[in-house]
Amino acid sequence: MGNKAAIPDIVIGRLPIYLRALNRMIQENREYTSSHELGERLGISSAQIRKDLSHFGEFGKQGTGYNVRYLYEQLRQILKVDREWLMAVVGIGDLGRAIAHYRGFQARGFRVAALFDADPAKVGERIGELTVLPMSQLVEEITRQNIRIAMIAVPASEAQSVADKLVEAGVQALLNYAPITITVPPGVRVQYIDPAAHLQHMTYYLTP
Amino acid sequence: MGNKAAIPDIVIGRLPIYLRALNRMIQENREYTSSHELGERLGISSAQIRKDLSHFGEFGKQGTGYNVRYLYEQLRQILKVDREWLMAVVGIGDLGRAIAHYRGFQARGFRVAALFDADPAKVGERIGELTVLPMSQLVEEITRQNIRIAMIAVPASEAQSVADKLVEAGVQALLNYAPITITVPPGVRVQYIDPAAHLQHMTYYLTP
DNA sequence: GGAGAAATGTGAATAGTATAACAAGCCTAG
DNA sequence: CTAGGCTTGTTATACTATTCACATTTCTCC
Ligand SMILES: NC(=O)c1ccc[n+]([C@@H]2O[C@H](COP(=O)([O-])OP(=O)(O)OC[C@H]3O[C@@H](n4cnc5c(N)ncnc54)[C@H](O)[C@@H]3O)[C@@H](O)[C@H]2O)c1
Ligand SMILES: NC(=O)c1ccc[n+]([C@@H]2O[C@H](COP(=O)([O-])OP(=O)(O)OC[C@H]3O[C@@H](n4cnc5c(N)ncnc54)[C@H](O)[C@@H]3O)[C@@H](O)[C@H]2O)c1
Repeated sequence: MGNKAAIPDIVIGRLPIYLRALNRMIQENREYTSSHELGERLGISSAQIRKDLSHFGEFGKQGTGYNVRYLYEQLRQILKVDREWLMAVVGIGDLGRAIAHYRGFQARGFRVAALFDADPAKVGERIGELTVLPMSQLVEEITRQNIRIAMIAVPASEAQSVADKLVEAGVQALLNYAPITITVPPGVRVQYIDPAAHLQHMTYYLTP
Repeated sequence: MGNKAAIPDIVIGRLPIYLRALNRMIQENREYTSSHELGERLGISSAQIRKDLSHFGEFGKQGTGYNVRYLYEQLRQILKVDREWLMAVVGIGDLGRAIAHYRGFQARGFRVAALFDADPAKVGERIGELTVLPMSQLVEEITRQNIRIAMIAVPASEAQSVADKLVEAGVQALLNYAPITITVPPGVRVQYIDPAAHLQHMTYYLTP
């Protein structure tokens, strides 16, 4: 765990998938698993799983495999989701609302803690325990709660300026649902969700 | 374009991103662009963009760059999104509803053409021009409209069985929003959308 | 208690990707 | 018309990722 830079980013990207599978195995009351079984479930070679995990330590036992719960906890620690991260959602349209309602983040280390929208008609609306706040309160509220992650669910034309505001407020990780690549200063992470891009990736392989 | 297998899948995965950027440039009335400019916008090296495109032909002109509209149309053809693909959505909860309402698919080659849910309380509900249908009508309706793409927005526990039904009905491409890896027969493509996985990828890099 | 089966972790070998670098072509300006 | 500055497509090089293969350990079962 010492030298972060030494671990390939692509390996980090697979850990959440392992975590997802392990979580499922816990629900199924499975006590032990193997790289082979995990690989089978995930469509990944067992060698890759062993190699990925070996970057962080020795979690398994020869002849036995991995203790599901132990490996789960180790990966949670590695990914730093053995705690709860607060998140802001900006843009409370159809998608932002679905995200705000979504109960699935909690079990994976996250909680939506603030909602923002530029539309005065939406400001003040209550969703679950939260009230939609105006953009003018963004910096204050994000600072107050020490929120470090935000999800962007505004139209593409607004995404860059919203990202700029969030970064200014101190947010360090952005999950952008708008179909546009945004630019952020070094030190800020961005990930993208673009279903249409995934669909287009698949249509390439479909016969006309 | 002859030998499909020769083009790396990772290259195909970047084409939608290029398309997205080109679309934006069209909106900005830009007539020409260069691999350098595109790379700048997307955070990708210009060499990579040139190399990716060179798999499919020679779209640019030395000294000038790429005609934005021409390259856009070429990529649309390559990805087969110069037409409209019909899609089904299964699971009309918060997320399924947002997807069904979403107007952004149209411009990128897709249209939601059928909605399904297992809950009798949701069946019959109208969303836009569509009525939510019961699962019992899935095969019939997908066959009737010759739908070949589906989006899965049911709970994780249901995703595999829903995928099985869809494949049985003839669907060849699945976009799965449920946080679980699903197994499909060869010839069927699957892509995943898992925001929590993206978030966990980013928290790894955040300081505690 | 020992044989055999199963599974890990890892170094070596293979495969795949990305970057660098440049010849060749195109455009503009004077 | 030509010089100079750009930009492509591509070949060569460097880098990264995946798979292979095996020594080693553990467990089970007779
Ligand atoms: N709905 C989907 O299923 C879906 C799917 C894929 C991608 N997306 C993308 O997600 C984003 C949101 O989609 P949607 O369907 O919810 O759109 P929407 O139009 O319903 O909602 C957008 C919301 O953002 C708010 N907004 C606009 N400008 C803002 C600004 N500058 N600051 C703060 N808030 C602002 C609007 O008031 C509105 O509430 C879009 O970029 C869309 O392309 C949506
Ligand atoms: N809402 C979000 O923002 C969000 C974000 C990420 C992932 N997801 C995932 O997307 C999926 C849907 O999320 P949601 O928030 O819309 O959940 P939801 O519970 O609101 O909706 C699920 C819908 O699926 C239907 N359904 C259940 N079993 C079914 C079956 N066997 N066949 C057909 N329909 C069935 C239910 O009737 C319900 O309408 C979940 O897997 C969730 O984890 C949602």
